[in-house]
Amino acid sequence: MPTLEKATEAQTAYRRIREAILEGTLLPRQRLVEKELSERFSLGRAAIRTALARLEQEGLVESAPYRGAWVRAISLEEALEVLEARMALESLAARHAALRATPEGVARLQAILREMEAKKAEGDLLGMSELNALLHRTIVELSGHKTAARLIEALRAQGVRHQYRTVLVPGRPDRSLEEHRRIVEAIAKGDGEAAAQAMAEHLKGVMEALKRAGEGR
Amino acid sequence: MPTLEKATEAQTAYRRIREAILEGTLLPRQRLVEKELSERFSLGRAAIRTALARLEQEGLVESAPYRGAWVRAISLEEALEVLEARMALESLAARHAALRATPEGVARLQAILREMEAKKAEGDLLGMSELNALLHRTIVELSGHKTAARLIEALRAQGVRHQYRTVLVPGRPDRSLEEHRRIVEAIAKGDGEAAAQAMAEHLKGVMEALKRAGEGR
DNA sequence: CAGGGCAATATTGTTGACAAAATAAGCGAC
DNA sequence: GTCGCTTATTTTGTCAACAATATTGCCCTG
Repeated sequence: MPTLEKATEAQTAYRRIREAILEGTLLPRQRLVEKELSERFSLGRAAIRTALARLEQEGLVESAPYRGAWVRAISLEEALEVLEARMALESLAARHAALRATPEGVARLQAILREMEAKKAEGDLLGMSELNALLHRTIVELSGHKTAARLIEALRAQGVRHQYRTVLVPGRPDRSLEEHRRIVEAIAKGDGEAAAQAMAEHLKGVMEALKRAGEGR
Repeated sequence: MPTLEKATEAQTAYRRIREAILEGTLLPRQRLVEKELSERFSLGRAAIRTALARLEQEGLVESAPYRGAWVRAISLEEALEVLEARMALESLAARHAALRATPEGVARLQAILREMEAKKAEGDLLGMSELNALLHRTIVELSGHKTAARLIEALRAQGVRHQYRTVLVPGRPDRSLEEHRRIVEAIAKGDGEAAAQAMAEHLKGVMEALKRAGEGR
């Protein structure tokens, strides 16, 4: 999977289909017909095939024998499960980040935080939620915990279609920003326990917001 | 993947290769040549190929373009990471199990516990560690948390080659049994927090034992 | 016109052959 | 004997054809 040299077709297929699912070009429940994808991306059917197997293992796709594959649709309940699992793993990552982070790493986190504040001032909600994701990814990266990182990345991908909604919950951006501040602060202090706790609180907040947003429609 | 009707070749390939890795027929670092596996299992190369892609996504196999696949070897450090991630996720599962478990479920756990005590009395260490795994799996099942269940299953598979060693650490079986008792007790009482805590303590204990066993050789 | 079976179509699963790349073997120079 | 190069061999990646299964549309019966 480490692939900077010369991407094999299956690898690019994996990346492109994954992107398409994450950005919403391919919608939940949508059928993923091998021939169609093959033509759309100008890749062989075999490549598409193994990419789909990977994506299924990752939880982004479902399939049944002789009936093809489709984008996995995640119910509200499942989205909450995913967030709960993320809570467990990202708390772990935050703890490690607090214990390992270098001054440069902390500076990166603080810079992202400042940008988030700026976006919020502009009322750019989409920009905020992108920076949100970036902050989380950076914390995981600083943690150096590769095992957690892999799992978290898969979970985040599964949740994207639900999560963007939480930003629309009244008062959520403010609270979210405050929660992120506490996380970064704890990491800056090197206080692992506080960082883990703050991360858990934050994701609990996201879960609450999602419940409210989910009921709302 | 739900497949009781008529397994496709890729599915059986996935299962059989996975089993072979878990039971040690295929050893860490061992090359997984497609043609060989194809002949050994009497399955098409395409099936082997997609199975390997799945197993790589799961973390049991590694591969590089045009250089094939091999059984992923997990270092001591990585094994500890895996246990840490399991700690996070299985604590979550234990909490849910405590809140959801029916009397029947609790009875199942207690029965497993009694069998473990029996095996210990016989000095059957291998039997103990199998029951150990069964107890953990049962707790996860009772939790009803499918998301956590999938991740935990993958993590457990990654760790098997290391974990069997911990049973050999002096005094470990006794302590382990006591830790398991506390977990089951908390679940029986319906005390989610205590169950999560007990599970975390238990896996911390496993990590300690593994560190000691790892240094020992 | 509703429902049930039957043929036509679409799609996936499987097989084999070929191309591309990496690995191993052989050879020569020093 | 060893290093470096060139040439086989092995192995993976890709492609196209065929088989197996599911799905759809159609006709027929009542």
